[in-house]
Amino acid sequence: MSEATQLFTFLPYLLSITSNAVSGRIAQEYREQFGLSVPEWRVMAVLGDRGPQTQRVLTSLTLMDKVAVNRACKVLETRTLASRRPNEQDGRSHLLELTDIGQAMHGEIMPLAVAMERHLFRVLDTDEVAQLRSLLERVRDTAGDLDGPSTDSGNFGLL
Amino acid sequence: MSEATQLFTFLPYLLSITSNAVSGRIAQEYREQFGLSVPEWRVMAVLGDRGPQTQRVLTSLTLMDKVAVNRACKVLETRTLASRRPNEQDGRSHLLELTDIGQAMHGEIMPLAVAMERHLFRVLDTDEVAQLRSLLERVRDTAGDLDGPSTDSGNFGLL
DNA sequence: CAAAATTCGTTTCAATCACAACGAGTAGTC
DNA sequence: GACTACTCGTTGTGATTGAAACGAATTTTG
Repeated sequence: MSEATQLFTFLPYLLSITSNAVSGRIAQEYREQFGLSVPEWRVMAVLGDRGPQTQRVLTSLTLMDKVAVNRACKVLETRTLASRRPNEQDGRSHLLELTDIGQAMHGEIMPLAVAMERHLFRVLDTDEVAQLRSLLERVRDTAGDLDGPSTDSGNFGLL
Repeated sequence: MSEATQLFTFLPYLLSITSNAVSGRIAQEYREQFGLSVPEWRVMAVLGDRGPQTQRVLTSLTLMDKVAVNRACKVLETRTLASRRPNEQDGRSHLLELTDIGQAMHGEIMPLAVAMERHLFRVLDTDEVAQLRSLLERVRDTAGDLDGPSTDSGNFGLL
């Protein structure tokens, strides 16, 4: 019994539980306030922050799957939060940019995001937040980008 | 641009990325080594640690959905890693326990789990691991158990 | 003890997501 | 300029997930 392997004491487990709790709260808030999913919000955040981008760039900036990015973009487009403009340097891709409505929503979302972050981590003081950030970054780099963009599926064993 | 809202600097985002990277690595390892999914592994860990349990107890101990627990149990049963014994104190539920084969696998898995943990967090020294654990626990408690067991779905607005 | 409410486990269904396959466009090679 | 190889975006498909609905068993209430 109780071989010091209590599951709860597992750091990966604790990490997963904590992340799910935080992500769940945030997702719930975005959904209720703006009807946005997390992928959609992430795309909006990048577009508002960096200006018009291709889907390719968006996938590498959000570290999401390219399919997820594509669907998020379609939703944003149908909701007229973003629009597509042809990319003159490459006929395959389009440039996505926020519309005026999208800009306005972005202006409301970002303060909310900052407030959420402050609220969820309110038990930590400034130094502790910095510590946590540093620790997580190091672990992330060690664990490797396993959930990074899918680097265009397969196409490896061709030669 | 760059209103200090770089997405990457978002702690919830960093937390999510890091957790996914770690979980992904671990899930991959369990799948390759034992053909177990994460839910299945968690159930095994608890059963090996605490002895026979009902599904109800398993859901609260693993903080997973009761459906996920049920499915994991079914898989473990068909693979003859666990078996069901009638619960004499409550005719609705069964007691799940590891078979000899399940016990043996549990004996192999736990050392691997410990090794994985040590490997994934090898960039941190002992003090830093303790720090990280403490920080995560506090954040988890603050964010609330949003991913806790589904406390039996709805049945609220009945009166 | 009969009726109502609750709980455990299971099944069903709908939404979500990753992976593979595809067409259109581009770049490289000869 | 044709042939090949590659990239971007999209669509389709299969697997995973969670919420609701359900039957069976138990507890509670009158």
